[in-house]
Formats: sequence, structure tokens, C-alpha cells
Amino acid sequence: MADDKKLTTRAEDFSAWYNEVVLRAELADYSPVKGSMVIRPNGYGIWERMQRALDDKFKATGHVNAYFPLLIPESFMHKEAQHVEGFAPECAVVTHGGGKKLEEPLYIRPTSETIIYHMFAKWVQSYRDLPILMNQWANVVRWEMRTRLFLRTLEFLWQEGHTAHATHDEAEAEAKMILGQYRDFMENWMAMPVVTGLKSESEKFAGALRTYCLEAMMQDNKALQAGTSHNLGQNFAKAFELKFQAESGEIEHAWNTSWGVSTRMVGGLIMTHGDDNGLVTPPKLAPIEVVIVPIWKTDDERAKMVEAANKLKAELTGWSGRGEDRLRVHVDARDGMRSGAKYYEWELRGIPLRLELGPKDLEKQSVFSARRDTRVKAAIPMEGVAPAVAQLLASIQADLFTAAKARRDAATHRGDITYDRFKEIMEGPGGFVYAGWNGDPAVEAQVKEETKATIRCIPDEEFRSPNAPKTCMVTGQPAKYEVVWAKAY
RNA sequence: CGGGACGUAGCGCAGUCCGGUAGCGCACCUGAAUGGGGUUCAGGGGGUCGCGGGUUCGAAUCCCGCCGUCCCGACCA
Repeated sequence: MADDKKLTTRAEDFSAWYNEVVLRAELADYSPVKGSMVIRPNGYGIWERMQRALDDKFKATGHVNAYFPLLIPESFMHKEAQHVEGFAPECAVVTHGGGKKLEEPLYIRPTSETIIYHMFAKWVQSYRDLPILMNQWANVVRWEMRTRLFLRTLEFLWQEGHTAHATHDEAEAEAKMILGQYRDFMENWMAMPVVTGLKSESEKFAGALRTYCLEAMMQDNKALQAGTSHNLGQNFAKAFELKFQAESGEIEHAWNTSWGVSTRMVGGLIMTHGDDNGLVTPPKLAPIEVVIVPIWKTDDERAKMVEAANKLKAELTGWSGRGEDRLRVHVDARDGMRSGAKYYEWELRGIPLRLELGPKDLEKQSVFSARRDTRVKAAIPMEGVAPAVAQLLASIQADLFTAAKARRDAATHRGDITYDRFKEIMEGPGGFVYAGWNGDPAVEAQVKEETKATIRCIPDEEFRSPNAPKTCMVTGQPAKYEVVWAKAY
């Protein structure tokens, strides 16, 4: 921050830019405990909008919310072999309580499969008790060595869905259905394009049969895993004796899924849409969609313009053209701050649309608008201002997605790419590279070692190249899959 | 845990080499003017200079020890 007022630009130093946006837009702040953070109202407001939209989707697809406890007996963590192997190193463990050493240490949940399937086992006897479609909003703790605001912190907020089904196919359908819900949310609410697909064996969730994921591209061309959905098979059901009597009379193990998205998405939002002036929030997730800045010179004028601004706000919020989803409007009537300074501040905070209302506008019976995304300005007639504003917001929402998708596609490489060319891309601008892979984990490890890029996913059909590579990029052997490579957060 | 840097006001820093009254910018408070893209002037508040010890008449500055933070690597929603 050479200039106290200007942000470091994305081109200068992307990660410095990111940190400055988070801190200066007051989305979050560092907490006294290294690696954990405080989510401030501006950031939490976005998370609340995310929660509401997702929660509605979960409810609409038949899920119910519950809450399971933070502390998990150590023995539970050890019941599923891969799970404990994957998570034990990053767990925080409570060894003392009430001033005494505990008989059995308690793990602070890094995720809740173990406790939840233990409970499900208590609740399920018959196929008639299935499926269980449950979700919880919770915090989890993972003792990361290297942390970044929103993207990786010791503690974070998320939702974790957990379901139990009578058959493999039903669980598989659930895991994929949720993936679709996430995708819809990311595209239509976050305006963030994603590639959906399957994780390779080495990248899948500890204890899962298969992990599906959504991968987004940030403006520095690195990938961000924005969400995951797992088909857990019967792994946890066997470990926790989650059994039921089938219609046939046989005792069978249930089939589970789990799926989650976290406050990491706020980081994804920032890095997808932010610009050198700060945050850019898609209207649907903006706690405030419209800020009205009244403009005045004298005290008399101030009273008049603040009144006019409040009247405008009332007209906007009173408009029912969006049904229950009323326009979210704020009037910035602060005295002692120039309008220009207010503009910069609201731009930093990513408010999608600014309306300036001064004596001249009032005279002309119009209001002056400025879009946050394109910074295009235009007068809007007072007559019919609400639908016009709603229309502008809808355009901003749509244009953000289009722009983000164009950026991603411009940094996506397909076709027969040699390993040398691949290295050039990864050392240089980065991006998504679609390439053939023979399916050998050793090749995957080698590429990771040599280039720091990883297989983000085996993409779902609609994302695959029309002419999929026939050979493995590294070995030249026949390709088993087309995969997406990228450096990732 | 290995490699590098740094701890001075809320934030960003100068001062440290060469010991001598703790400073600057931003932010904050008060007042006045200003007011359609970061306003100006005047006044003001705020710091055990990371902690502990040593050298010295005197330490932010020199010496020893400790602690902490950040960046790079090993792990990762």
C-alpha cells in the first residue's frame, strides 16, 4: 500500500490485493489466534445471504436441519481407517476438562461423519426409516499449517449434509443431485462459473467411495475447490454399524453421502469478481444492493436531499415487483464526508449499484446511477425507478457471470498439449489445462512434484473437449481420462 | 520443523550503522470554511520503542537471551 488510499493492484501482487480487499472492505480481520479470523458484519452478511439461498435449496430437495455436537470421542475418529488417516494430523484434541485430564480425549470436529453416522445407527432399523436427508450448519476446525483469510483458516463455517440410503444408486443420485444444486447456486447466485467432475483417488475425501467437486477459476488463473459432494458407499455404515432390515428381510448396511460448502466461497467471490477498486458483489448475495448518496451544499439543502433520499428508498423497498425479495437499499446521509469519498468507500465494499441524488437530479425528476461492475453511469427517471433499478441489478448479476466465464475460458487450454507446453503454462500465466491421463497415480504425483499443478477433476461430460485427447500428456500411453490440471488454492 | 526478513501510536513507516528531549503520513477528536469522484486550514488526543537481562552518566539505538509475526518450503474445505 504505497498510497494509503489505493489498493495494491491485482497485476502488482494478487495475494496482497486479496488481503487488502478483505481487511479494508471490513469483511474479516485477523484474530489473536494465529490462523483464525473474525468474520465482520460486511463479510458475515454475504455469508448469511449464501446460507439462506443454499438452505432454501436443501429444504426444497427434502432435507432437514439438525445440529450435532462439536466434540467427538477419539475412538469414533479411529473407526474408519482412511478417515482417521486423512484427518488425524490436522485435528485439534481436547485432553482436559473440568480441571482434570479426560479419560478419553475429545476431537474437535474436522467434519462430522463419525458422530452423525453413529447417531443414524441408533435411529435406523428398517428400510422404512430411510432415506435420512439431513444437514447441519456448523463450525469445524482443521489445524492447517498455512492459512489465508476465508480460503483456509483453522476454524471455518460451513454446512455439511449427511444422508443415508437403502441402495448404492440412490446415494449416488443424491451426491450428484446436490452437486447440481451447488452448481446452480454458484452460477446463478455467486455468478461464478464452475467445472464439475470427479476427484482422482489421491484427491478424494478420506473415507469416500467417490468425491465430486466444483472447481472455479480465480482471476490469477488458479483453481479454487468451491464445494464437494461425496458418495461414501458403505464405508462409514460398516464402521458405525448403520444397518437396516431390507424389504427382503435381509440386514444390510446403509449407503451414505456427505457434502459441504464453506465460508471459503466468500474468498472465491472476492477473487472471481473483485477489481482494483475493491470488492464486487453479485446483487443476489449483496446485503445491500443499492446505496443512495444524497448530495447537498447547505444545511437547508441537506435536510431536503436526505428527505428525498429516504423517500426514494421507501419507493424502492416498497416495490413488490420481485415479490417477497424486496430491494435492499441503504441511504448514506453521513455529514462531514464528501460524496466522492463515499463513492470510493461503497465501491471498495462492493455495493452493486450506487444512486446519486442531488438538487439537479431532483429538478430533472431523475436519479444518477453508477454500476459497480462496469462503472457505467446513467440517469434514471424517477417515474418507474424501482423496476429500472431491479432491471439494472439483474443485468449486473448476469454480466458478472458472463465476464467471469469469458475470463475462465480465455485461460483454459485444450487440445493436444505437450508436457513441455504444459510446464510453460503452469510456470507462466497458469490456467486450466484439459489433458489426457493414463490414470496412473504415479504420473499424477510426478506432475505435482514437477509443476505444482494437480488434477482438479475428471470433468463431467458437458465440460469435456469435443475431441478428447487420445494419449496421456506425460507418458504418451493411451489416455484413460481427460482431466483438468491447474495450480490450486 | 528447515531457509529468509521483521518487531517504534489503530495502520503504514523513518530514526538504529555513528547512544543524548520519540518523529512522519494516514486514521481519530474539536472548530471553521468547503460540498456532483478520495476538500482545506487551524487546534488536539494517543507510544513502558516486542519481553528480560547486561554495558553506559545516559539505550529505540550497542551486547546476550527469549518471545512473536510475516514470507518461502513440507500439509490442505
